[in-house]
Amino acid sequence: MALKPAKSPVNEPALNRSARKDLTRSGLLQAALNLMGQGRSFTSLALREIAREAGVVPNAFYRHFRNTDELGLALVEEVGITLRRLLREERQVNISPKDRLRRSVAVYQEYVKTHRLQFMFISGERSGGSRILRLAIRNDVNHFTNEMAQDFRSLGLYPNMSTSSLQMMCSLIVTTMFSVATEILDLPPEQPLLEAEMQHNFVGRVQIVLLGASLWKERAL
Amino acid sequence: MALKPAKSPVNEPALNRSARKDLTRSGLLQAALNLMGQGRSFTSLALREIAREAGVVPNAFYRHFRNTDELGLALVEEVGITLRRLLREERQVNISPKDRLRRSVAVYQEYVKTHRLQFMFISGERSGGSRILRLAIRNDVNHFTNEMAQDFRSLGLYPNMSTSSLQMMCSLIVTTMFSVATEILDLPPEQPLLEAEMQHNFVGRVQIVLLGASLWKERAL
DNA sequence: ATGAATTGTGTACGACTGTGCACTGTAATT
DNA sequence: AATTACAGTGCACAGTCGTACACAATTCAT
Repeated sequence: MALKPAKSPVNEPALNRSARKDLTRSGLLQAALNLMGQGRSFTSLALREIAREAGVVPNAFYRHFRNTDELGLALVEEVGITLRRLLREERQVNISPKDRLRRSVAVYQEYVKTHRLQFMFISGERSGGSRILRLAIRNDVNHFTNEMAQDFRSLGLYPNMSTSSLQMMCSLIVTTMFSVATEILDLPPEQPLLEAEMQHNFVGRVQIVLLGASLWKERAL
Repeated sequence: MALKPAKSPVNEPALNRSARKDLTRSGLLQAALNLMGQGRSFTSLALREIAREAGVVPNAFYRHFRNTDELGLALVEEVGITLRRLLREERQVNISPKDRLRRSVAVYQEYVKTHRLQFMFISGERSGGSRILRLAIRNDVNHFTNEMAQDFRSLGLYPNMSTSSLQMMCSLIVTTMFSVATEILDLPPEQPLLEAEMQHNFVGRVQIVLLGASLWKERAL
């Protein structure tokens, strides 16, 4: 029997051990996302499936995560980073307030399509699946909401708005964002007409929220 | 060996055959809901589990549904009826516009707690689980939104509002409703303080939407 | 009264699952 | 150079799953 020159998947020549480990670890994460891309929901994924998709024996899974829930938590963390990046991209665009919203919406729509699998994951598990995962996601979403409020403040967009209005406004916007995300994800691909309509509708909804919040005072109506 | 007087689960004396069938059918539906009440998500329920919980042999399941997805669709139908009833209850309350919202929110909150399991089901599967189920639920939710818009019209609440504003307003409200539902469901039971705070917050968010929509015009801002 | 239809049962099978244990080969440490 | 740490393997096992098939009991239609 011939000597195998290297044992590892492909000949990654010089690599740290911990680097290798991180590599298969992210292989597992990506495998889970891929399976979701094929129409499966994260909750229904089996440990063995994920390992198989990652090209690794089932037991190797345990070297990285105790169970699928823990892998899910790692995914949540990844998504958190993605979301933070989205905010940062929005933030640094210096643009007239008039076009700002329309532009933000367009950027968001593109962002969802680029990070399709990640958005599938949070959308799907945000209120389904395991309790631990659900709470972790809600936590991330709350952070996102707060950062958005903070951004509104530091950009001086609605200087007269009370903090509670601002908070409510942002949570309305975020809820709408995720609602739109699931709509985008279920859209048959390459339907520019529907997509444009959805975008227009999205803009309208956010405008309503912005307008309402800027006029709303505690005990109004 | 003694003669068994009756074969059936409990001595339900005189019953139609189809009535009996409907009885175990709804037994299966209820079993699925019960399992969800124990923290499981519908997607992860197995046919055998449901049958077991319903006190019936696995194969009996097939006399009622081809698979778990089909049972899910039946549940969606049930929920649709529940939602329609909610609207009807709201509708016939004749009350000053001032207190109307606060009252509606309170009724809703109570409704979610009463139909806890059903709301768990739709919340969880609305954007997770199987595609068929997801689309069926979205369909129901759209109906609900449209009926709500229709109600606003026939109650003459926002007579000057354009149809598109009305539609967007209602979809914002519905989105908020479901968002709140999941918050209620994950709330530790018997926390009047948190509950009251949530209710207040809910009222505020809807006020913002109502206010914004009543002022919003196409191409505003 | 008799035969058909239908609801639920019992048994069985192959496929898949999570996980324990002993193992191997390589990278890191000594 | 010798030893240790450890990511990944292979095998095994008990448990669960969906479902096929023949069958039992009872209600319905004739």
